Parts: sequence; structure tokens; C-alpha cells
Amino acid sequence: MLELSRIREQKEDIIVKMRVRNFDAETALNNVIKLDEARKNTQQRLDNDLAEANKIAKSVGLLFKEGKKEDANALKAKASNLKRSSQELKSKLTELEDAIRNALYLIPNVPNAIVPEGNSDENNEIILEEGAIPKLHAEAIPHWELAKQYNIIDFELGVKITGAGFPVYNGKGARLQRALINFFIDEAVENGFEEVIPPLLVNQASGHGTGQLPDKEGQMYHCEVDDFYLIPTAEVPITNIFRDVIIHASDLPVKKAGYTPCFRREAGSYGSDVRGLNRLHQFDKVEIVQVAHPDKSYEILDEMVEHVKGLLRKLELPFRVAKLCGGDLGFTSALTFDLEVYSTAQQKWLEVSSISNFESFQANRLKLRFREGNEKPQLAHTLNGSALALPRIVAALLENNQTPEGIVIPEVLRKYTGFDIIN
RNA sequence: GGAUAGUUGGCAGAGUGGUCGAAUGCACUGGUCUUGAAAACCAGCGUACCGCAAGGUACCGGGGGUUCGAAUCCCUCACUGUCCGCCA
Repeated sequence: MLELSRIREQKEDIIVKMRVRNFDAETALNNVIKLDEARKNTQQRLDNDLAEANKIAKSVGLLFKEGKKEDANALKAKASNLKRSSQELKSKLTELEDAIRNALYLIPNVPNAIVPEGNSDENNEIILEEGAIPKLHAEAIPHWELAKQYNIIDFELGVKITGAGFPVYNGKGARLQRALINFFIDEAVENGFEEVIPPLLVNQASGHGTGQLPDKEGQMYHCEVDDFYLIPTAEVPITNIFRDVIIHASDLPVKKAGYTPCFRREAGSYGSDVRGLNRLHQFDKVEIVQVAHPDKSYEILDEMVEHVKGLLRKLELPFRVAKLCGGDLGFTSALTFDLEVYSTAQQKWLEVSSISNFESFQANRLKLRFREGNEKPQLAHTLNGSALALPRIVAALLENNQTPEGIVIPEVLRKYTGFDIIN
């Protein structure tokens, strides 16, 4: 959620930058500013009323002490009237505050100046392509067939137990999952991230903190009895660690990494790209999160992209880095880089990581601030990225590394898997 | 699931209807003293909103109520502790 002060001070600049998103900010911003003016006005009047009421209340107390009952009673009547008018103002103020918050919820983050224009992922700017796309043998097949051939992932069994999108990993398939998780976590820790294991269910407040609620409610599984939500990404519980927190500037940046399963209803996403591991309701992911000083957040964003590139290099997967265009940029993000691996048998790029700088957009909702010395607290910047999501990595590994003899495990994973080929 | 006690500032912990945004201690910041440090002493020390400022307003788990006046009384919800039951 954007800061009101920023909207007031940089309205024109915001309007221009929002064009990249094809978002007409002018109407929305003017509306918020108008509501805020009304809010200020109402609050001033309310504060005056309350100040007077407080004064009267004090006098009444004193008069009673002095035994001047009649004078006190006269004042009481006056206070009662004040109360009525202040109550009206109070409910008006609450109304305005709600309206402002709701209006702010609908305004996306301001894209960074370097975000390219465009409407869809076709307009994303590929800034790097690296690694050779392997030449597969004649009988090469997509990963869902490989999974079946080697009995490492059973999609039908998952359907029996739960439903579509909940695969069962068997034998070496399961071991490969565990190997990747450990590899990713170890690499993150190596890079200075602290490992955390957060809850997989979160309460409403956390859902609001990172912005899943209220608008993306339908994408999360909801335990209605207890009113908990299954996390769609570790970003939610990990970022909410910092909700309502004021951090010492000297403690920045804070770096956390966590492995969790992720649960997504994926309501409405049918059709193409859903075969095999391409889109699941439950999947595993290691997420990296940083809380940064505003002056450092873009430096840190690059550093996080480098971290993920390092993972893909070590896994020997051909990948590319895309700078998302305005139309593809997430609601809460100011700048996002997607990392995609090439899935040779499907002959397409699969998104395996999305690394974003949210600037103060999330922090404003979370009330996540930092303090420099004795200065006033100011909003921190938050960043996160997948490092990495497993299913599409597995898909690419299976497809790209398939040989007539079996699927070759990348060197770096062998100490985790304990085997070097799936056959 | 049953019973019971709680929820106050970074932490600990007073405060049960009026001058309480809140004692005190610790922590923290600045200063005095010291060759330096410690100790001692002095001062400062929550957040947000409004205001050029002076200052004002709100916040004692959340919401609502009683009252001229609520941290304090009432209702309600959430959470936490303890005991019992159940259990990986």
C-alpha cells in the first residue's frame, strides 16, 4: 500500500510512472487526496471537540472536589451535548479512514523507472540468456512421461489421495526433492541468509500484512473452522515475522531463507501449461527474504538475482533472466526479475523464480520500520525471491538430463542424492 | 475439551473511576567526573495523526458499552499462562 505522504508529495511523478502499468492513477490518487483532505478536516474538528470535552471533564472533577455541585451539573449538561456531536464526527472519521484504506488497497505499487512498457509477458525484457540448450536424443520425452517411466512421480496416485495437482514422489523422485531442498537451503545459508522454518498456516492478520488478503482470498486454501490460511508461499509467514516491528538500522539488512511447501488453489488457471509439474496445488519452495535500508534495496535486489543465477549455474541448467514489463509486474512490486529455465522436451521456458523489490509497499502495510539512532522510524524496504521453486526445476532436470541410459543427476546434487543417475 | 488466572511502554513491573501517556527498576542515548573504562551523578528516552509553531488528539490485547470523566467498571472476541483430560 502506498504511503499517503508520498501520494501527496509526488502525485504527478506517480501518475507518469503508473502509465507503464497501464494504470490510470490520476483518478485514484485524486480520490485518495480528496478523502484525506476530508479526513484531516474531520479530525481537526473532532480533536477540538475532544479537547474541550477533556477540559470540561477536568473542571467537573475539580468542582465536585470543591463541593460546587450545581456548577458541576451545569457543565455536565454541556459535556453531554459535546459528546453527541463528537460521536458523529468520530463515526465520520472512521468511515473516511476505511474509505482511504480501501482506496489505497486498489492502487498498485509504483514501478521503478527502468520497468519497460508492455502489456504481457511477451514484452518482458530478456536481459541475459546463459547456458547451452542441450541436444536431446531422438526418443526424448517430456517429464511427465519420464516420471512415469522411472516411477519417480505418480500423478494419478495423488489424484486418488487428494486430487489433481498433488503428486506423490516415489523413491529416487522423493530423494531428489529432499536433495534440492537441502542444496538450496545450504546455498542460502552460505550466502548469509538465516534459515527459518515458519508455520504453514497463517492467521488473517498475516494474510493482510503481505497483501494476499483481502483481494487474493480465493487463491488460498482456508481452514474455516479455525480461520487459518494455508500459505501460498513462505513469503507470507517469513515477511510477517517483521509485522509491527521497528528494527535498528545497524541490523539491516535482515536476511531470512526458508523451505516450505506451498499451497495454491490456482482457481481459474486451466488450459495449457498445467501438465505434469508445470502447475501444482502443492509444491516445495525455498524462499529468500530481505529487509533492507531504502538506499540499499536495489543493490540487494541484484545480489539476490546473482544468488539465484548461481544456483542455476551449479545445476547446469540453461536459463534466462527477464525484467518484467509494466503489464506483467505484480501488484505489490516495484521491480521484478523472473528467472526461467529451458525445458528442452517441452521446448519452452519455465518460470522458476521471481525476485522482487517491493520498496516500502509491503512495509507500509506491515508497519515494518527501522530507526537510525534517535531519529523518527521510517519504512524499510522488503524484497523476496524464490531460490528456488522445485517442480519446474525438476521438470527441466528430468527433461534436459535424459539419456538413453537414464536421467543424469548434476554433479552438485550427488552428495545430496547419493546416486548419480535415475534409471 | 473442562477449570482457573492473566494481557500495561524495548524488557520487568506498579497502578482498580479524575491532575495517568501512565510510578519504579533494567536497557538505551547524551553529559559530568576519569589518562581510559567502570561506578556514581545529571538529563533525555513509546507510536501515530493534525498543526508553520505553540500545542492538540488518539492509543494500557481487539471491538463495543456505562460515565461529565475509563488502564481502572460492564459486555464480547482473541491470545497467553497454569492444572486436569486426550495425544504425536
